Amino acid sequence: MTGTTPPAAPTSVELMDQLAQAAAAYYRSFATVAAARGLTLMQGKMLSLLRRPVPMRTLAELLACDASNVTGIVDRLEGHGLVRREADPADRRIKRVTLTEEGERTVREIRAELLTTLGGLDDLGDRDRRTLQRVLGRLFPAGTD
Amino acid sequence: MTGTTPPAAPTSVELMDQLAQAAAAYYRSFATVAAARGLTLMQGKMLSLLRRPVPMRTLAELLACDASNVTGIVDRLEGHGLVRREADPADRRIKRVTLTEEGERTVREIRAELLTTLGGLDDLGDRDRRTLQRVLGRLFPAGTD
DNA sequence: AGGAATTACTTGAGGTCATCAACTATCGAG
DNA sequence: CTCGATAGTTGATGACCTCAAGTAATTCCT
Repeated sequence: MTGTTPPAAPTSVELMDQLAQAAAAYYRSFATVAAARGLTLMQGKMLSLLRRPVPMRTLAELLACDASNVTGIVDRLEGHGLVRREADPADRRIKRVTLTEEGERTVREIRAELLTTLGGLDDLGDRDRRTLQRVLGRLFPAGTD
Repeated sequence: MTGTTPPAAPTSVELMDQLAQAAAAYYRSFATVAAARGLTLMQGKMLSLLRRPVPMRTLAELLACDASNVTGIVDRLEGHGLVRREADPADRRIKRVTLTEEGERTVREIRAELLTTLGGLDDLGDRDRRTLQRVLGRLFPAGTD
């Protein structure tokens, strides 16, 4: 007993459970924020991918789902007037999904409200920020499956 | 220029995006692990809540969904032979959902495989473990909505 | 150049998830 | 003992998700 280790460092299993809890809470917040605008989680997720026009195929890859699934989600977003399909002049097979002005506004609102919900973020110090970024980046490298 | 701050600390917005990426990657891994056993994400999630018999109502609260939704998911898990409904002798309205032996085995396998997928966890040092636990606990307090 | 393989997207079928409204059965309080 | 609340189910409806099949446009290949 050294007397200097008040809380033991959490085990990998405990961290895994905490990650599960965090992921669930994150998506619950996201779904709530999206629902406040009449959108589902997936619709909100797709919207937030559209910082620039994106081909349907690319969306399917980003969301790790079937292309036919994207068709339906874009249909519904288009029905809400948040998104537009525009032809790619260079390759007429491709349809690029683009935000309408209302879509851009909605994305900004969703992101702003989500940031508010994750209020704790602003309270983090530089050291914690760096650690969080580094650890998450290592645990979930881009393109994890 | 002090010359001693190579990477600037990430902003709250950057951290939010990283959390989004991490949450998505976590669930993709979970879904893949569950699918390897013929289960969906929600079925796997519910299974992993059953460390002990749990009333349907409680499951609905834990998953933050309607009670009628739980009925269907438990139906399917029961169909797979992973779960059993047993009556609560003290209150005959209540049905407690219990893992079968095969269900317990499946939960163990899922958790073990998920831990393998999150291989980076084992490489974390004590300091990072503590930081991760503290920060996630602060960002996503139990019962966040 | 011209036919074959590839790629982008859509459609339709079938299953899971999710919520709501209505219903049954049981419990608990007055 | 009746009334109100609670636990669970059912049925309707819509979103998500995958697969198989189909159309249109592009690219490859000889």
